[in-house]
Amino acid sequence: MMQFLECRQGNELNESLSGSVTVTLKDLAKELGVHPSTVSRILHSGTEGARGAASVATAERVRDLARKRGYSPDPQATGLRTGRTHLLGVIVPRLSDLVLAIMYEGIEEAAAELGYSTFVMNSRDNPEEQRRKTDTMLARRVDGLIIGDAHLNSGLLRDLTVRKVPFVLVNRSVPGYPSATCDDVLGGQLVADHLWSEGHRDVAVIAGERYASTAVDRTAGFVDRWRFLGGQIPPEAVVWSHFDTAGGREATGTILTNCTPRPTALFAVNDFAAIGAMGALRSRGLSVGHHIAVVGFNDTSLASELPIPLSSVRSPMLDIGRTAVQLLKRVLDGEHVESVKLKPVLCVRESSAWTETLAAVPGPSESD
Amino acid sequence: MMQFLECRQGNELNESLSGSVTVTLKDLAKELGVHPSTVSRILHSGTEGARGAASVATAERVRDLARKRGYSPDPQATGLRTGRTHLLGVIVPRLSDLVLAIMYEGIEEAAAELGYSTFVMNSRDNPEEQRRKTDTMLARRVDGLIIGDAHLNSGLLRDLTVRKVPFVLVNRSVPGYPSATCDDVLGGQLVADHLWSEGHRDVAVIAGERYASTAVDRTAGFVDRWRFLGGQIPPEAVVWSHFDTAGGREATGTILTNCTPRPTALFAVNDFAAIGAMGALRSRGLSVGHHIAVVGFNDTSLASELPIPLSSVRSPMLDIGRTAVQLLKRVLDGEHVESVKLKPVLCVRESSAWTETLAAVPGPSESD
DNA sequence: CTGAAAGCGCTTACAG
DNA sequence: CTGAAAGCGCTTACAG
Repeated sequence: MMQFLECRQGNELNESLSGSVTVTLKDLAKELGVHPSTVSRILHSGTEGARGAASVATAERVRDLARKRGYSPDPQATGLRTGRTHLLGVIVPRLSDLVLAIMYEGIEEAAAELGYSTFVMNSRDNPEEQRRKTDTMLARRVDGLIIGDAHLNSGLLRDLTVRKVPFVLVNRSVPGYPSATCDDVLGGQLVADHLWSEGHRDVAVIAGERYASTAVDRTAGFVDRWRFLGGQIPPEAVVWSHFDTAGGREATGTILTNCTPRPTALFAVNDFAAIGAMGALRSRGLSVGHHIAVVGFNDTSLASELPIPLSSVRSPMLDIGRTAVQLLKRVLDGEHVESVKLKPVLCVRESSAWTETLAAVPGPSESD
Repeated sequence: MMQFLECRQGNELNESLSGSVTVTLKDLAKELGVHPSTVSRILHSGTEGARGAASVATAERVRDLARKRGYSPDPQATGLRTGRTHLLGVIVPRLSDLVLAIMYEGIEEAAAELGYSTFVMNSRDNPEEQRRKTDTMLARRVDGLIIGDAHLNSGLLRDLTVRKVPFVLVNRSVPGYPSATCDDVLGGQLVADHLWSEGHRDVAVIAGERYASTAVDRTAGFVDRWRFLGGQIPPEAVVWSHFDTAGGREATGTILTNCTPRPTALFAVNDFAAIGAMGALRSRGLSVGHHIAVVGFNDTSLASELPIPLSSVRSPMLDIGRTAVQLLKRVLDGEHVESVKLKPVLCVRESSAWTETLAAVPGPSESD
């Protein structure tokens, strides 16, 4: 299918520009004096040769003209005929979340490479919107869905399975469904190892939303590892929260109120919550990286740019997105697929390192 | 068209769930013993009554069954027949830029309200990718384009006009084409007024990319206003730069090296550059908000959350996106449209206020 | 090797 | 008020 698109580029650009009229198979056929089905057959046989679809001579004439006229098949017509749209639906909590935005970039890239286009919609983590957006996507006849906002124990995934809608999860996992995610348990473990080895013994976790596997797994990875290392984490030291700065600020307040002795380190399951925590600590006169360590998760672009650079677990967001597309492709091909967990890396910075060399890691850029 | 979608929601959900088979017009017609064209006509007449399309009784039977079966028309077929896909293409520099992500949320919302779905692609501000993505969108037969990455003096817009592709710009403007943007000149003026009234007389501008109207207009608004107020800005005090933190850091270095006396205030045309500037200043021992003031632009979510909260010009990003859709809709309806500039507001915070009350403004949230 | 036909699901004049 | 036909642009068996 890609060979058609090329027609609109490069040297032929001027010619395709001049024609604002769209050229159809029939146009090509008429101009060459052959039947439209012949043109179609040739354009669908391998790029070189005719693969038994036509004589080499005819094939060449057809292909030349298609290129010259900037022919690109109408996806509506193709879709109607073949029953496949080459459209993928992507649902995320919100695209203004850097993490999802970058995963989506990976999705878009990988999808384009496979000849798919992608829709993306925001659900704001609202179950009703999740259903509505899903239905809008299906009404558009997408071939499959990539779901980035799955809630643990949501009925939606079961319903989709019943409806036989092909889908995979990205970013968040749910047991029983294929997903492409960061190895969040490992991420939590890395933080535990780091803080333990820095000598911390009293720590607390800003745990995020209970419905998100990212929050649950990162927290579990941290807590289990901490106990394995011999540490203790009382119940009041794990505070579920919203994912944003306000959530981090609030959770920090709760922790400082309820935990005695006061923790010397905080693990926030994402960077925004960590930044909120830093603000709350600062406004109480606690110096981050001195009185108290803070570690975030995702290593979003700003972590390394903060005045006190934030230690954070870097997850391979772009690759996670790309992997999701590959998984979905295999699902569409009828294969059975297993979930994929990509490895994270801990980036230690000033916010949690008294002695370490700082790892300066540049982040994505802004460009409005 | 919206009435069809409703069929998949609410009380009928269970029934539409049970059928993973897609129901067609013909199915409905057969079940009711009428002709498909009759069904089509009824479903296209106003929601209540039959508007002369059919008897009220038939109309009711048809609509009831459509709802019951969860009928939703195949957009491929409709598009093929009517020549309009109700698809909009959106091109942005990168979705991981918060500013564009939020504008896109506005676009998606407003488009959905009008019955359109949107594709979005990243061009990374690369002219070649801009053309390629545009062509991919057109190959998908979008009804129109919303361009968020326009470069001043790029040939692409002219080519699209020649090709009679309906489009509007968003985020960045280019003279001669309809756009929905922030009033960036006004934004620059607001910053000039603020810094002037704070008593600054030696200032510098981190001006952004020359190809982007946002950068050019914000800079011009600031510089012109500054001179109008009686201030001076030597050429070396305006440094063009990349939009990211690295760009801001670099530009700050240049400014500190070349400008004497050292400026007491820096205006960066976007928040990321401002944050880079803050880092560069800090690493030279200059305290932001004390030795030197910094003001950014866009008021992205982190501006208010930084340890030293960043003054920033807040632009109505969501509304800008929504406005772009409305403009494009009117273009598609054959109307002539004028560009729209939405008003920004300056949020003064610690980074530039010695005496002001701080305006705490919460930002968007993260939710992975 | 190529043509001709059927049909994907819809809409829209045109009859009656 | 309703039916029947044509056709949007493609693909895919089926002939020959």
